[in-house]
Amino acid sequence: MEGLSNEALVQVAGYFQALSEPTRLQILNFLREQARNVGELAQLCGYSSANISRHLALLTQHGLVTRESRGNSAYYAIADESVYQLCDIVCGSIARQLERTAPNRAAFVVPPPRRTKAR
Amino acid sequence: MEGLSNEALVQVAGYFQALSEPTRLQILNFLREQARNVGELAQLCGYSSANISRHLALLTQHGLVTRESRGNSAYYAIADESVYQLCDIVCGSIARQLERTAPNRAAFVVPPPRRTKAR
DNA sequence: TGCGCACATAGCTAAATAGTCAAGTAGTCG
DNA sequence: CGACTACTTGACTATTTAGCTATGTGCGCA
Repeated sequence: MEGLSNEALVQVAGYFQALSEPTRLQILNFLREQARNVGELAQLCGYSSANISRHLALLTQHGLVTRESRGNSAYYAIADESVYQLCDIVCGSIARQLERTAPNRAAFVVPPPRRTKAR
Repeated sequence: MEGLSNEALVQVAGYFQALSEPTRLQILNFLREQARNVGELAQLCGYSSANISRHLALLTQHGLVTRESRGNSAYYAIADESVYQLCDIVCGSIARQLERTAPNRAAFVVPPPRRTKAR
């Protein structure tokens, strides 16, 4: 990103801004497994459909998710898997940073395979 | 980032938010080459020192840059090189997206090594 | 054709924030 | 000590935005 024009910087900033909201990250997290319609996501996130619809519009606009009308409802899916790569890098940075200060690092580390504790 | 707690999501969102502003991206771009003090960055960005100081405070708070007092002035430097990795990924996503729609892709592609055209 | 459901959008409020200028603070140097 | 410089912070304005409720709009189905 060395020599980006001003306009390009604005575009990149916009992309990051799409990721700068916990609710939207939550949405992306849910879409990781499968495509979902607005109602499902609203229920999963605990917000109104109107609100989630707005968030989805923004994510679509920035090319993070895709929209497909199916029957009466709209199904959204991840458009670009590299989003998760971004999140992983950020989690790594935060973890590394907490490592230096607080001992709260655990929350950001990918949980270990968690071999089902037999019983 | 599969199973992140709500608090962790907020933290990640905050990190992205630090990157969601063209001016801050510009600052990070300038810091790529070398550490800079506030005045320099203000001049390079074309904003008041006060404004840049605020941006730097935010970037510091999120662990993106470090601050070092040297004599009378404050030098800021990149704390985490992986920021550039993030930007590269985003540029790639945007370029891929434009590839499908407009032919403006060029602005986001890393310019080729540019072997100095002899003269 | 008309009802009902799902989604999108309009309009609003409260909160966040990027920018400004001015005042405060902390160094250097005489 | 006093003046100068660099940075930070306070106070303000204008803009953006996340959330809500209420109102479109578009599709399926009787």
